[in-house]
Amino acid sequence: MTAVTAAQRSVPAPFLSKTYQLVDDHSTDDVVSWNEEGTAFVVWKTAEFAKDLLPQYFKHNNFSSFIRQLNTYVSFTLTKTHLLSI
Amino acid sequence: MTAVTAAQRSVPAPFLSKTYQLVDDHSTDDVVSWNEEGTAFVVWKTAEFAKDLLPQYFKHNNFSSFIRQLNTYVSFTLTKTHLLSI
DNA sequence: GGGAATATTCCC
DNA sequence: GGGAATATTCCC
Repeated sequence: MTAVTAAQRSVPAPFLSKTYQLVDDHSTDDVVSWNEEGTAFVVWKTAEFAKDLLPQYFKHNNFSSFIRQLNTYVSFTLTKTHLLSI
Repeated sequence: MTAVTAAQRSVPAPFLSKTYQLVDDHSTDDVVSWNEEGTAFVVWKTAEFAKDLLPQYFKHNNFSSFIRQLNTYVSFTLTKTHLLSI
């Protein structure tokens, strides 16, 4: 038996599944939600997102730490468009 | 200017200074304290230590994670003697 | 106990 | 943005 890493399994990394759950929760759509097309997600209220939602899923409340992980996993570009509606 | 890492500075790693503070706090001596000789520290109540004290200094409440770090930094052997008095 | 994966922080 | 240090988890 050889060890199997998360990357080798077809299971998404914890960061990705947590982020999905976080975004997909409709009760917090005023803070973060999918865009109209469902192709991306939008953080509408960064302060609330960081302070209230991040600690529910992660061991921190820093927006920048979340972005660091996002960059690691999905080379996601958080453009101004995504944040303009805050 | 070249970057200077914590190891290169003479500043102790965050883990070590936090652990020192945690142990040295006399208000929690019933849970964790230095031994008589001051040569080691003793965790008297592992459950309280993990549940109440660890989260005040670290982003978790797992005794095993604390021990993992301890092993990394000080090759500390948590012998039975240290835990027998629980 | 400790190697390795993953997460968080720090800093360029 | 991302490399690297440090922290936390997972698993042998």
